[in-house]
Amino acid sequence: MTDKKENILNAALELFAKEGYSGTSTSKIAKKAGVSEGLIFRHFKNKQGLLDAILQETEAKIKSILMDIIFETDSKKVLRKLIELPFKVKESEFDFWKLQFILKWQPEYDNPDKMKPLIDKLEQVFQDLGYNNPRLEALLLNQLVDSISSEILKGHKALQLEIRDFLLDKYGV
Amino acid sequence: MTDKKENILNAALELFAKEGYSGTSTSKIAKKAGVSEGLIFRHFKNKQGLLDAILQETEAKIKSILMDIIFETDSKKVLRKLIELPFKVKESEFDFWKLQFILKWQPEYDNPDKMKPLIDKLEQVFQDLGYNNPRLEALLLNQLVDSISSEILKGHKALQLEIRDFLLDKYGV
DNA sequence: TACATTTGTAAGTAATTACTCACTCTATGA
DNA sequence: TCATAGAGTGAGTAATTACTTACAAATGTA
Repeated sequence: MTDKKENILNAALELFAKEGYSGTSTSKIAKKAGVSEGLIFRHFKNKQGLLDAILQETEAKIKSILMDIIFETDSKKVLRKLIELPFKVKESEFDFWKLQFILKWQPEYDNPDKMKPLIDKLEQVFQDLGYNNPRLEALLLNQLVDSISSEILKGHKALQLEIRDFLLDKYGV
Repeated sequence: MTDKKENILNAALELFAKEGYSGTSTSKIAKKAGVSEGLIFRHFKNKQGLLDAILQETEAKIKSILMDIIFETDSKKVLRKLIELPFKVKESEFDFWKLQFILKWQPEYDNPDKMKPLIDKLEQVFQDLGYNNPRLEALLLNQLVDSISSEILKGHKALQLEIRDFLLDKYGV
Protein backbone atom coordinates (compact mmCIF):
# COMPACT_ATOMS: atom_id res chain seq x y z
CA MET A 1 0.00 0.00 0.00
CA THR A 2 1.51 3.33 -1.10
CA ASP A 3 1.60 6.37 1.16
CA LYS A 4 -0.85 8.30 -0.98
CA LYS A 5 -3.31 5.45 -1.06
CA GLU A 6 -3.26 5.35 2.71
CA ASN A 7 -3.70 9.11 2.88
CA ILE A 8 -6.83 8.74 0.81
CA LEU A 9 -8.22 6.05 3.10
CA ASN A 10 -7.50 8.09 6.21
CA ALA A 11 -8.97 11.29 4.81
CA ALA A 12 -12.06 9.48 3.55
CA LEU A 13 -12.61 7.74 6.89
CA GLU A 14 -12.46 11.00 8.80
CA LEU A 15 -14.74 12.83 6.41
CA PHE A 16 -17.27 10.00 6.07
CA ALA A 17 -17.49 9.78 9.86
CA LYS A 18 -17.87 13.51 10.36
CA GLU A 19 -19.90 14.64 7.34
CA GLY A 20 -21.46 11.39 6.20
CA TYR A 21 -20.91 9.50 2.98
CA SER A 22 -23.14 11.67 0.80
CA GLY A 23 -21.94 14.80 2.53
CA THR A 24 -18.37 14.08 1.53
CA SER A 25 -17.25 14.80 -2.03
CA THR A 26 -14.33 13.09 -3.69
CA SER A 27 -12.73 16.48 -4.28
CA LYS A 28 -12.81 17.19 -0.54
CA ILE A 29 -11.19 13.82 0.13
CA ALA A 30 -8.48 14.47 -2.43
CA LYS A 31 -7.75 17.90 -0.99
CA LYS A 32 -7.52 16.56 2.57
CA ALA A 33 -5.34 13.65 1.44
CA GLY A 34 -3.07 15.91 -0.59
CA VAL A 35 -3.49 14.00 -3.82
CA SER A 36 -5.11 14.58 -7.16
CA GLU A 37 -8.76 13.62 -7.34
CA GLY A 38 -8.08 11.17 -10.15
CA LEU A 39 -5.92 9.01 -7.89
CA ILE A 40 -8.95 8.08 -5.84
CA PHE A 41 -10.53 6.49 -8.88
CA ARG A 42 -7.29 4.86 -9.97
CA HIS A 43 -7.01 3.05 -6.62
CA PHE A 44 -10.65 2.46 -5.70
CA LYS A 45 -12.54 2.57 -9.01
CA ASN A 46 -15.32 4.78 -7.61
CA LYS A 47 -16.54 6.48 -4.44
CA GLN A 48 -18.43 3.40 -3.28
CA GLY A 49 -15.28 1.34 -3.74
CA LEU A 50 -13.51 3.68 -1.38
CA LEU A 51 -16.14 3.12 1.29
CA ASP A 52 -15.95 -0.63 0.68
CA ALA A 53 -12.19 -0.56 1.17
CA ILE A 54 -12.67 1.17 4.52
CA LEU A 55 -15.33 -1.28 5.59
CA GLN A 56 -13.23 -4.25 4.59
CA GLU A 57 -11.20 -3.83 7.75
CA THR A 58 -14.38 -3.99 9.78
CA GLU A 59 -14.95 -7.71 9.73
CA ALA A 60 -11.41 -8.52 10.78
CA LYS A 61 -11.41 -5.89 13.53
CA ILE A 62 -14.70 -7.05 15.00
CA LYS A 63 -13.67 -10.69 14.87
CA SER A 64 -10.39 -10.02 16.64
CA ILE A 65 -12.11 -8.09 19.39
CA LEU A 66 -14.82 -10.70 19.92
CA MET A 67 -12.32 -13.53 19.92
CA ASP A 68 -10.57 -12.12 22.93
CA ILE A 69 -13.85 -12.28 24.85
CA ILE A 70 -15.11 -15.56 23.46
CA PHE A 71 -11.94 -17.46 24.31
CA GLU A 72 -12.02 -16.27 27.92
CA THR A 73 -12.93 -19.24 30.10
CA ASP A 74 -13.62 -17.46 33.37
CA SER A 75 -17.29 -16.44 33.22
CA LYS A 76 -16.97 -13.39 35.42
CA LYS A 77 -13.99 -12.22 33.45
CA VAL A 78 -16.07 -12.44 30.27
CA LEU A 79 -18.59 -10.02 31.70
CA ARG A 80 -15.92 -7.68 33.00
CA LYS A 81 -14.08 -7.67 29.70
CA LEU A 82 -17.25 -6.94 27.76
CA ILE A 83 -18.38 -4.12 30.01
CA GLU A 84 -14.94 -2.56 29.88
CA LEU A 85 -14.61 -3.03 26.14
CA PRO A 86 -16.05 0.32 25.01
CA PHE A 87 -13.49 2.14 27.13
CA LYS A 88 -10.57 0.35 25.52
CA VAL A 89 -11.23 1.96 22.15
CA LYS A 90 -8.49 4.44 21.34
CA GLU A 91 -9.53 7.95 20.39
CA SER A 92 -7.65 7.53 17.12
CA GLU A 93 -10.12 4.81 16.18
CA PHE A 94 -13.23 6.80 17.02
CA ASP A 95 -13.92 7.80 13.42
CA PHE A 96 -13.79 4.20 12.30
CA TRP A 97 -16.34 3.04 14.86
CA LYS A 98 -18.49 6.12 14.48
CA LEU A 99 -18.82 5.29 10.81
CA GLN A 100 -19.91 1.77 11.69
CA PHE A 101 -22.64 3.04 13.98
CA ILE A 102 -23.86 5.64 11.51
CA LEU A 103 -24.05 3.13 8.68
CA LYS A 104 -26.11 0.78 10.84
CA TRP A 105 -29.03 3.13 10.22
CA GLN A 106 -28.97 2.09 6.57
CA PRO A 107 -30.55 -1.37 6.25
CA GLU A 108 -27.95 -2.61 3.76
CA TYR A 109 -25.19 -2.17 6.33
CA ASP A 110 -27.12 -3.32 9.40
CA ASN A 111 -26.21 -6.91 10.18
CA PRO A 112 -27.04 -7.87 13.77
CA ASP A 113 -25.95 -11.47 13.12
CA LYS A 114 -22.36 -10.30 13.36
CA MET A 115 -22.82 -10.36 17.12
CA LYS A 116 -24.20 -13.89 17.25
CA PRO A 117 -20.98 -15.57 18.47
CA LEU A 118 -20.70 -13.08 21.29
CA ILE A 119 -24.32 -13.49 22.32
CA ASP A 120 -23.98 -17.26 22.32
CA LYS A 121 -20.96 -16.97 24.56
CA LEU A 122 -22.78 -14.59 26.86
CA GLU A 123 -25.75 -16.92 27.11
CA GLN A 124 -23.45 -19.72 28.19
CA VAL A 125 -21.79 -17.42 30.71
CA PHE A 126 -25.08 -16.38 32.28
CA GLN A 127 -26.19 -20.00 32.37
CA ASP A 128 -22.96 -20.86 34.13
CA LEU A 129 -23.53 -18.07 36.65
CA GLY A 130 -27.00 -19.40 37.43
CA TYR A 131 -29.10 -16.61 35.94
CA ASN A 132 -32.76 -17.41 35.32
CA ASN A 133 -32.98 -16.33 31.70
CA PRO A 134 -29.49 -16.53 30.20
CA ARG A 135 -30.54 -15.76 26.62
CA LEU A 136 -32.30 -12.53 27.47
CA GLU A 137 -29.59 -11.53 29.92
CA ALA A 138 -27.15 -11.97 27.05
CA LEU A 139 -29.20 -9.92 24.61
CA LEU A 140 -29.74 -7.19 27.17
CA LEU A 141 -26.09 -6.85 28.10
CA ASN A 142 -25.04 -6.87 24.46
CA GLN A 143 -27.47 -4.07 23.76
CA LEU A 144 -26.27 -2.16 26.79
CA VAL A 145 -22.66 -2.32 25.74
CA ASP A 146 -23.70 -1.19 22.29
CA SER A 147 -25.44 1.84 23.76
CA ILE A 148 -22.48 2.64 26.01
CA SER A 149 -20.23 2.56 22.97
CA SER A 150 -22.54 4.92 21.12
CA GLU A 151 -22.51 7.41 23.94
CA ILE A 152 -18.74 7.33 24.25
CA LEU A 153 -18.32 7.88 20.52
CA LYS A 154 -20.71 10.82 20.73
CA GLY A 155 -18.38 12.34 23.29
CA HIS A 156 -20.16 11.53 26.55
CA LYS A 157 -17.48 9.43 28.15
CA ALA A 158 -17.69 10.81 31.70
CA LEU A 159 -21.20 9.59 32.36
CA GLN A 160 -20.48 6.22 30.84
CA LEU A 161 -17.62 5.68 33.25
CA GLU A 162 -20.10 5.90 36.10
CA ILE A 163 -22.42 3.52 34.34
CA ARG A 164 -19.54 1.11 33.77
CA ASP A 165 -18.72 0.92 37.48
CA PHE A 166 -22.39 0.63 38.28
CA LEU A 167 -22.72 -2.32 35.93
CA LEU A 168 -19.56 -4.04 37.12
CA ASP A 169 -21.04 -3.88 40.61
CA LYS A 170 -24.49 -5.02 39.47
CA TYR A 171 -23.09 -8.09 37.74
CA GLY A 172 -20.74 -8.69 40.67
CA VAL A 173 -17.57 -8.71 38.61
CA MET B 1 -50.68 25.42 5.94
CA THR B 2 -51.44 24.63 2.31
CA ASP B 3 -51.63 21.11 0.94
CA LYS B 4 -48.53 21.50 -1.16
CA LYS B 5 -46.51 22.85 1.73
CA GLU B 6 -47.45 19.78 3.74
CA ASN B 7 -46.59 17.53 0.83
CA ILE B 8 -43.14 19.05 0.80
CA LEU B 9 -42.67 18.48 4.53
CA ASN B 10 -43.83 14.87 4.27
CA ALA B 11 -41.68 14.09 1.27
CA ALA B 12 -38.64 15.71 2.83
CA LEU B 13 -39.12 13.85 6.12
CA GLU B 14 -39.30 10.50 4.39
CA LEU B 15 -36.30 11.18 2.17
CA PHE B 16 -34.15 12.69 4.92
CA ALA B 17 -34.86 9.66 7.11
CA LYS B 18 -34.12 7.13 4.38
CA GLU B 19 -31.32 8.74 2.37
CA GLY B 20 -29.96 11.28 4.82
CA TYR B 21 -29.98 15.06 4.60
CA SER B 22 -27.04 15.38 2.21
CA GLY B 23 -28.21 12.38 0.23
CA THR B 24 -31.52 14.06 -0.53
CA SER B 25 -31.66 16.74 -3.23
CA THR B 26 -34.30 19.43 -3.35
CA SER B 27 -35.26 18.26 -6.82
CA LYS B 28 -35.97 14.77 -5.47
CA ILE B 29 -38.12 16.27 -2.72
CA ALA B 30 -40.06 18.38 -5.22
CA LYS B 31 -40.66 15.39 -7.47
CA LYS B 32 -41.89 13.22 -4.59
CA ALA B 33 -44.10 16.03 -3.26
CA GLY B 34 -45.49 16.74 -6.72
CA VAL B 35 -44.56 20.42 -6.70
CA SER B 36 -42.15 22.66 -8.52
CA GLU B 37 -38.71 22.88 -6.98
CA GLY B 38 -39.06 26.63 -6.59
CA LEU B 39 -41.92 26.21 -4.15
CA ILE B 40 -39.62 24.63 -1.60
CA PHE B 41 -37.60 27.84 -1.47
CA ARG B 42 -40.69 30.02 -1.44
CA HIS B 43 -41.93 28.27 1.70
CA PHE B 44 -38.72 27.38 3.51
CA LYS B 45 -36.12 29.81 2.18
CA ASN B 46 -33.49 27.09 1.72
CA LYS B 47 -32.85 23.39 2.24
CA GLN B 48 -31.69 23.88 5.82
CA GLY B 49 -34.87 25.81 6.53
CA LEU B 50 -36.84 22.80 5.40
CA LEU B 51 -35.00 20.57 7.86
CA ASP B 52 -35.52 23.16 10.58
CA ALA B 53 -39.24 23.20 9.90
CA ILE B 54 -39.35 19.43 10.32
CA LEU B 55 -37.33 19.55 13.52
CA GLN B 56 -39.49 22.27 14.97
CA GLU B 57 -42.15 19.69 15.78
CA THR B 58 -39.56 17.70 17.69
CA GLU B 59 -39.46 19.71 20.86
CA ALA B 60 -43.23 19.74 21.26
CA LYS B 61 -43.54 16.02 20.49
CA ILE B 62 -40.85 15.03 22.97
CA LYS B 63 -42.26 17.26 25.68
CA SER B 64 -45.76 15.88 25.29
CA ILE B 65 -44.50 12.31 25.51
CA LEU B 66 -42.33 12.97 28.54
CA MET B 67 -45.09 14.88 30.31
CA ASP B 68 -47.30 11.81 30.29
CA ILE B 69 -44.62 9.91 32.17
CA ILE B 70 -43.50 12.70 34.45
CA PHE B 71 -47.00 13.47 35.72
CA GLU B 72 -47.60 9.84 36.61
CA THR B 73 -47.61 9.56 40.41
CA ASP B 74 -47.50 5.79 40.77
CA SER B 75 -43.80 4.88 40.73
CA LYS B 76 -44.23 1.43 39.28
CA LYS B 77 -46.50 2.78 36.59
CA VAL B 78 -43.78 5.25 35.63
CA LEU B 79 -41.38 2.42 34.96
CA ARG B 80 -43.97 0.39 33.09
CA LYS B 81 -44.96 3.34 30.93
CA LEU B 82 -41.37 4.14 30.07
CA ILE B 83 -40.44 0.58 29.19
CA GLU B 84 -43.53 0.26 27.01
CA LEU B 85 -43.04 3.65 25.41
CA PRO B 86 -40.97 2.55 22.39
CA PHE B 87 -43.71 0.13 21.39
CA LYS B 88 -46.37 2.83 21.35
CA VAL B 89 -44.73 4.62 18.45
CA LYS B 90 -46.87 4.26 15.34
CA GLU B 91 -45.20 2.98 12.20
CA SER B 92 -46.31 6.15 10.43
CA GLU B 93 -44.05 8.10 12.76
CA PHE B 94 -40.99 5.92 12.26
CA ASP B 95 -39.38 8.26 9.75
CA PHE B 96 -39.69 11.18 12.11
CA TRP B 97 -37.98 9.38 14.97
CA LYS B 98 -35.42 7.72 12.74
CA LEU B 99 -34.36 11.17 11.61
CA GLN B 100 -33.95 12.25 15.24
CA PHE B 101 -31.70 9.31 16.00
CA ILE B 102 -29.62 9.75 12.87
CA LEU B 103 -29.09 13.44 13.52
CA LYS B 104 -27.90 12.70 17.05
CA TRP B 105 -24.65 11.56 15.47
CA GLN B 106 -23.98 15.15 14.43
CA PRO B 107 -22.83 17.12 17.47
CA GLU B 108 -24.90 20.18 16.61
CA TYR B 109 -28.12 18.17 16.95
CA ASP B 110 -27.10 16.03 19.93
CA ASN B 111 -28.62 17.48 23.06
CA PRO B 112 -28.76 14.94 25.90
CA ASP B 113 -30.13 17.60 28.28
CA LYS B 114 -33.49 17.22 26.60
CA MET B 115 -33.93 14.10 28.72
CA LYS B 116 -33.07 15.77 32.01
CA PRO B 117 -36.67 16.09 33.27
CA LEU B 118 -37.29 12.41 32.60
CA ILE B 119 -34.10 11.35 34.30
CA ASP B 120 -34.90 13.47 37.34
CA LYS B 121 -38.30 11.85 37.55
CA LEU B 122 -36.79 8.40 37.20
CA GLU B 123 -34.27 9.12 39.94
CA GLN B 124 -37.08 10.06 42.25
CA VAL B 125 -38.99 6.93 41.29
CA PHE B 126 -36.05 4.63 42.01
CA GLN B 127 -35.47 6.43 45.28
CA ASP B 128 -39.10 5.87 46.14
CA LEU B 129 -38.79 2.18 45.29
CA GLY B 130 -35.79 1.85 47.59
CA TYR B 131 -33.06 1.25 45.02
CA ASN B 132 -29.49 1.73 46.21
CA ASN B 133 -28.30 4.10 43.50
CA PRO B 134 -31.34 5.88 42.08
CA ARG B 135 -29.42 8.27 39.85
CA LEU B 136 -27.49 5.56 38.03
CA GLU B 137 -30.54 3.33 37.84
CA ALA B 138 -32.28 6.25 36.16
CA LEU B 139 -29.49 6.87 33.67
CA LEU B 140 -29.20 3.18 32.89
CA LEU B 141 -32.90 2.69 32.24
CA ASN B 142 -33.07 5.83 30.12
CA GLN B 143 -30.21 4.55 28.02
CA LEU B 144 -31.83 1.15 27.74
CA VAL B 145 -35.09 2.58 26.48
CA ASP B 146 -33.15 4.65 24.01
CA SER B 147 -31.42 1.56 22.68
CA ILE B 148 -34.71 -0.37 22.50
CA SER B 149 -36.17 2.47 20.47
CA SER B 150 -33.22 2.41 18.11
CA GLU B 151 -33.59 -1.29 17.51
CA ILE B 152 -37.31 -1.03 16.84
CA LEU B 153 -36.76 1.80 14.38
CA LYS B 154 -34.15 -0.28 12.61
CA GLY B 155 -36.79 -2.96 12.14
CA HIS B 156 -35.93 -5.42 14.90
CA LYS B 157 -39.15 -5.25 16.84
CA ALA B 158 -39.62 -8.95 17.57
CA LEU B 159 -36.53 -9.29 19.75
CA GLN B 160 -37.30 -6.06 21.57
CA LEU B 161 -40.69 -7.40 22.59
CA GLU B 162 -38.94 -10.18 24.45
CA ILE B 163 -36.59 -7.72 26.05
CA ARG B 164 -39.53 -5.55 27.08
CA ASP B 165 -41.22 -8.41 28.97
CA PHE B 166 -37.90 -9.36 30.47
CA LEU B 167 -37.41 -5.83 31.76
CA LEU B 168 -40.95 -5.46 33.05
CA ASP B 169 -40.30 -8.60 35.06
CA LYS B 170 -36.85 -7.48 36.21
CA TYR B 171 -38.20 -4.20 37.53
CA GLY B 172 -41.22 -5.97 38.98
CA VAL B 173 -43.80 -3.87 37.19
C1' DT C 1 20.37 -0.58 -20.89
C1' DA C 2 15.48 -1.05 -22.40
C1' DC C 3 10.80 -2.01 -21.73
C1' DA C 4 6.48 -2.66 -19.20
C1' DT C 5 3.78 -1.71 -15.30
C1' DT C 6 2.28 1.05 -11.70
C1' DT C 7 1.58 5.49 -9.61
C1' DG C 8 0.35 9.95 -10.25
C1' DT C 9 -1.51 14.34 -12.34
C1' DA C 10 -4.23 18.13 -14.79
C1' DA C 11 -7.72 19.18 -17.42
C1' DG C 12 -11.38 17.88 -18.96
C1' DT C 13 -16.62 15.71 -19.03
C1' DA C 14 -21.94 15.60 -18.53
C1' DA C 15 -25.01 15.57 -14.93
C1' DT C 16 -26.68 17.31 -10.78
C1' DT C 17 -26.65 20.61 -7.06
C1' DA C 18 -29.01 24.48 -4.31
C1' DC C 19 -31.06 28.41 -5.43
C1' DT C 20 -33.06 32.71 -8.22
C1' DC C 21 -36.00 35.15 -11.15
C1' DA C 22 -39.68 36.62 -13.93
C1' DC C 23 -43.87 35.42 -14.38
C1' DT C 24 -49.05 33.65 -13.81
C1' DC C 25 -52.99 32.54 -11.18
C1' DT C 26 -56.28 32.95 -7.57
C1' DA C 27 -58.39 34.82 -3.57
C1' DT C 28 -59.55 38.57 -0.58
C1' DG C 29 -61.06 42.85 0.67
C1' DA C 30 -61.54 48.02 0.34
C1' DT D 1 -63.58 47.04 -9.73
C1' DC D 2 -59.13 47.17 -9.04
C1' DA D 3 -55.15 46.48 -6.27
C1' DT D 4 -52.42 43.78 -3.28
C1' DA D 5 -50.51 39.54 -1.67
C1' DG D 6 -49.58 34.82 -1.41
C1' DA D 7 -49.17 30.38 -3.89
C1' DG D 8 -47.23 28.22 -7.56
C1' DT D 9 -44.45 27.48 -11.85
C1' DG D 10 -40.65 26.74 -15.25
C1' DA D 11 -36.71 28.12 -17.05
C1' DG D 12 -32.86 29.78 -15.86
C1' DT D 13 -28.08 30.28 -12.87
C1' DA D 14 -23.12 29.29 -11.29
C1' DA D 15 -21.03 25.94 -8.69
C1' DT D 16 -20.18 21.35 -7.59
C1' DT D 17 -20.65 16.45 -8.40
C1' DA D 18 -18.53 11.73 -9.61
C1' DC D 19 -15.85 10.22 -12.95
C1' DT D 20 -12.69 9.95 -17.49
C1' DT D 21 -8.91 10.57 -20.30
C1' DA D 22 -4.46 11.65 -22.03
C1' DC D 23 -0.29 12.02 -20.55
C1' DA D 24 4.10 12.06 -17.47
C1' DA D 25 6.98 10.32 -13.77
C1' DA D 26 8.47 6.68 -11.05
C1' DT D 27 9.39 1.91 -10.39
C1' DG D 28 10.30 -2.41 -11.28
C1' DT D 29 12.47 -6.35 -14.15
C1' DA D 30 14.83 -8.51 -18.03
